[in-house]
Amino acid sequence: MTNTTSSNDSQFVSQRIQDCFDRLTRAERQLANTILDNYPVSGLGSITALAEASGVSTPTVARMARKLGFGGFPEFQAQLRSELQATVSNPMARREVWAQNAPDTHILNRFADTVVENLHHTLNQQSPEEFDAVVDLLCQPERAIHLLGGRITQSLAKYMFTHLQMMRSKVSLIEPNSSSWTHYIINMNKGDVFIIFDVRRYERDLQRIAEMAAERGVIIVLFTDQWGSPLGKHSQHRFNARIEVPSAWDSATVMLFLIEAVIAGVQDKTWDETTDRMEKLEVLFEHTKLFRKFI
Amino acid sequence: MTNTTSSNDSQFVSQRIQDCFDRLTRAERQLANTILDNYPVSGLGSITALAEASGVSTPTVARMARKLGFGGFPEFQAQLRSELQATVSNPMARREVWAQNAPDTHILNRFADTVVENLHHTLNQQSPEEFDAVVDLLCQPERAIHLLGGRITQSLAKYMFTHLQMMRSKVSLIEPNSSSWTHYIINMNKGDVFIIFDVRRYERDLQRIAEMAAERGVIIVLFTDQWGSPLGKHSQHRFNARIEVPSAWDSATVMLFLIEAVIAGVQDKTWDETTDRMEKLEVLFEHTKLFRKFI
DNA sequence: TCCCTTCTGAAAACATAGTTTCAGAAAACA
DNA sequence: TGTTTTCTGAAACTATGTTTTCAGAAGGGA
Repeated sequence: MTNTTSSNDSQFVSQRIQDCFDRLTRAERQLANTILDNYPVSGLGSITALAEASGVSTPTVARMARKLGFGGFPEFQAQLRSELQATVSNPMARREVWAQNAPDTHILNRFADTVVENLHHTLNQQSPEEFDAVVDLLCQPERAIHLLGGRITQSLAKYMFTHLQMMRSKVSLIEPNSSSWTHYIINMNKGDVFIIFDVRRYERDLQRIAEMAAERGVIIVLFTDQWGSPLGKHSQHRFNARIEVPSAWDSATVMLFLIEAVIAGVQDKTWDETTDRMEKLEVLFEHTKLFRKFI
Repeated sequence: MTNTTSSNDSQFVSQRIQDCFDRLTRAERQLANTILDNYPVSGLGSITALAEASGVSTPTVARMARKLGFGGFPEFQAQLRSELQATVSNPMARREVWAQNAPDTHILNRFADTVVENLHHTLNQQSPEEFDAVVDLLCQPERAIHLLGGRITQSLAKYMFTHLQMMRSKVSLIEPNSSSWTHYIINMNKGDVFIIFDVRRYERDLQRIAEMAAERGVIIVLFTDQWGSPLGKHSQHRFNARIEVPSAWDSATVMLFLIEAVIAGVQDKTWDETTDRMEKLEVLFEHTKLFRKFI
């Protein structure tokens, strides 16, 4: 029936899974992901153990083994073992390569190397106390939160806005057009939090609005790069993300990481209220039929 | 009976074998040597296979498993598997402390662990050929590029749009409001590239617009999660990013990584034109005095 | 909405793996 | 060499793993 996979012979199991991934069904994908999680060990136990670990039934496992072009589960497992033998006995394979099926000079690998290194440096430079302090600020419902980004970082501000908005009220995203900023400023109150994103090619206008906000007693949280935006002197809290990568542009990945970590922190700290809000949102989304519930 | 080996708990199998080697009988030594030859793979098959490979009987194998301090052969094998897991599974991503000045249970460290692991899995599942193919497509100036994201992923679409726009012409970002989509569709031509972002809680409307675009001969590139959006079947190219993190929400960090890698790939491939464009943009930004040059 | 197709897992059927028994073989000792 | 002890593997047996079947569930299409 599924003999369309005759060209699969002697391919890596991971490769095969990847190749057929979009022909797999829901339960099969769930299983595929479990197999790829700590590959290949998870596939070396019994079919029952694998089924349980992935939360599917044993027939599903057996079926997928056939779908991948094997005669049955034992054959699938034999292939895993022989792959392992090839990997373990080859000391070269122990080196850290991110995308194992690409040469290390491939942009994917070079990029991954740099980004992980950037993450390393960023976190070591970041004081957890300051992180916690910011999370704390954002948890206080009486403080309004305002977000603003620059030309490139506006998307990040938007992303953070989308999530904060799900968790609490009084969150606003300031539009990038600087001519309308004065209107936003007069709506800011003492004790409000103003989150600004500014990376190199620092934008002058941002500095101006930050100064005005600071004068009104607004607490400024700055997300910037390793060199530090000039408006650091107006800010109470700073995050410095490393952004240099092998490209003509800078990478926002580490900055997005910090944003998500902050969001996770806030969510963690206000678990009760946020889950409550989320459930309500869930119902709302259901109702508008815009979104379909995930299996 | 052979309970003299009670101190063996949680030792490596190879260690245990060496420890009691001189208490082993002839057939058992023969077996021991087979196990130690390409360790540990040889021990991961069936007891029968191992017996045959070492030229002894199955009872001998079972007996030795007990002699080494295990309850039986399956227990022996489980130990081998768990050793393997510790050895093979990426030592880098496992329990590394990212922010050294925070406890490893701090959300920053937990989050970093997971994201790096996600990056790992994502890259191993990603075929570099498909990556290159997408980069290739985006380099062809005659193809128009259209971008669209969902509720959460719109920011990512915007980010990619901002960068692609700097590099080439004919790039458009489709607004999130689905009522206006038909207007965008009629402007799409055969051979155009349509980049869609869709992660879990997959949005139905996206599927509809994708179908319509596919009918017009538009090439669809999909950024989705590890489970795969249902519109995968309409798309020619797919990126599956791992998005699960210790939070109530999913993480877009790995997806942003992929986006940036694609952007870097395009920029790399079209170096001459892009640098030319960038210089012109540079002059333009200078002129509007919106941006200040770095340092 | 209904119908049809596809997917899924419980349970039965089946196959293989693992253990125990036991008689013969090999070694150890006198 | 004879006696005793220990070792070994064929075979029977038991446990566990794997596949098949099938009915209900979920999803897609009209």
